[in-house]
Amino acid sequence: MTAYRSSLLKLLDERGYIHQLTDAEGLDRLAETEVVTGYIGFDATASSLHVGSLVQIMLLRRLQQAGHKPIVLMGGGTTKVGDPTGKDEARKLLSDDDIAANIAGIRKAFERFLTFGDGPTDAIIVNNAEWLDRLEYISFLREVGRHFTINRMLTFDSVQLRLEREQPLTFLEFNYMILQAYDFLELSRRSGCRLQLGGSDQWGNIINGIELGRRIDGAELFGVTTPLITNPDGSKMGKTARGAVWLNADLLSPYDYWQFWRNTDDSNVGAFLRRFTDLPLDEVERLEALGGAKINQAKVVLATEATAMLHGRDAADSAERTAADTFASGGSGENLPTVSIGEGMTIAQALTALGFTASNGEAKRKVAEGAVRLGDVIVNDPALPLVAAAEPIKLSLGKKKHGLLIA
RNA sequence: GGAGAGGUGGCCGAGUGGUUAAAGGCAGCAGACUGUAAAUCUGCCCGCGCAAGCGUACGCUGGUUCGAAUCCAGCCCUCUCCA
Repeated sequence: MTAYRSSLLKLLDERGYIHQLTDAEGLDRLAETEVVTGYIGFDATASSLHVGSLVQIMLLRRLQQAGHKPIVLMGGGTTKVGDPTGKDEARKLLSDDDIAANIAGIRKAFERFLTFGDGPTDAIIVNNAEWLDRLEYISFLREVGRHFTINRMLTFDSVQLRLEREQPLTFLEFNYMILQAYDFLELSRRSGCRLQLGGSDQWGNIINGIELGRRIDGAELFGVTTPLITNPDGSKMGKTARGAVWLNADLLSPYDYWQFWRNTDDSNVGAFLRRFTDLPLDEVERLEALGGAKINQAKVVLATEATAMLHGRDAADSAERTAADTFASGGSGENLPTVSIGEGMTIAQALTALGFTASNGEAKRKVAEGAVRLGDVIVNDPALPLVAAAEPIKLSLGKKKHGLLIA
C-alpha cells in the first residue's frame, strides 16, 4: 500500500473507499497543493436514492471533509438514455416530468451529507441535461464520437453482458458511455473539475472521460473507484425483503432504516462503520474487535450513527429506543408501524394491512406456521377477529416484524 | 427483405393435448438453532374463501377440441445467420 501524502487520499484509504486509482501519485500531488473539484453522477431513475448509492454520497462527503469541492451531477440528461451497466435489460424510458420529479426527490438526501453554497469547498448540484439536451448530433459525433472506437466499446462489461445473454442492447443505451465521458469533459471545462469518483463498475466509464479530456483538451483528469460491497454470499448489499433500502423517509421510515443497519452482517460491521459513519477510527477498531454476541453492540452503534447522519440524531435515538423496547424487553416502541382495527378485521387482514404479508392467503399461511404473535402469544386462528383495546396491542410476524394495533 | 431459433410464475429453466396452479434451481418469507448475524436443516411460496370451491396465469388475438402452456392461423417482440 502506497503511503499517501494528501489528506484526501489518506482519508479515503484509511476508511476503505479506494478500489482503483488512475494515477495515485498525480492525484496525491494535486490534492496536496490545491482544492480539487470532484464529481459523481447520479441518475434519476427513482424518486429517492437507496443505500446502494450511499458509498458514493459518503465519498463526496469525505472529499469535502478533506477540504475539496464536491459536485453532485444529477443525470437529467443521461437518465433519458439509461445506463446499461449491470442491467440485463433496458429500463423503461422515463418522461421529462418523471425525471424532474425524481431529481427533486433525490436532492433532499444530499443536503444531509454535504454543505452546499458558494464557497470554495461548498458542494454544488448540476444537471447534465443542461448540456446534453442541447447537443447537436452531427457536431457531437464529429467532436466526441470520433474518439470512440466500436471495437473498444464492445469490450465493456455492460455491453458484453447483453451480448452474451442475447439480450437486446439498443443504440440509445449504447451511447450512454459516450455521454458520461462527455459529462466529465464538460465539467472540467465549466467547473475545473479534475476528478470523477464512482463504484468499481464505473471504472470503464470514468476512464473514457479521462481519455476524452486528454484527447480533446489535453486535460489531466483523475479517477477513483470504490470497492463493491457485498454480503458474505456475494450478493450486493442493500437489498432487503421489501425492496430497496430507500434514503427518503417517505419511502422507508427512519426506524426501518435503522433496522437495516442493525441487521448488518458480522463480516461487514467494521467496513460499514468506516464508510458510513464519522466515528473516529480507533473507536471503529474497538467496535469491530468485539467478538461473538457482543458484535451486536457495534451494530447498534452503526445503526444509530448511520441513521443520525441521514435522518437526524433524534430520529436515530428514537429508533434505537424502539428497537430496545421491542426486541430486548419484549415490549413495543413508538416507531412501530400501526394499523387501526376496522370493523370485523381479522388477524390475517391486519398483517397484510401492515405490509408484513403480501396477501391474506400468505398471512393465513404464516399463522398456520405458528409465526404470528399477538402480544407475544402465538396465534393459530387466522380468522380471529380483532377487538380494539385501550392500549395498542403488538402484532408480530416472526422475530423482526412488529406492528401495533390501535383502535 | 430472406432463413432459422425463441417469448413459461420476481429471475433462471423443465414441460409438446388431459394425472399441470405448471418439475427443478435461485431469490424471498417463516420455523428450529442463535446473537434481530452467518451457515445448516425443515416448511411455505398466484389471488379470493373457514372450507368445499371459485377466479386468474405460460407474448397478444382468434380458432380446433369434451379438454390447450402444449395443435392451427394472424399479429407483436427478441436472438442468430444471410442480403
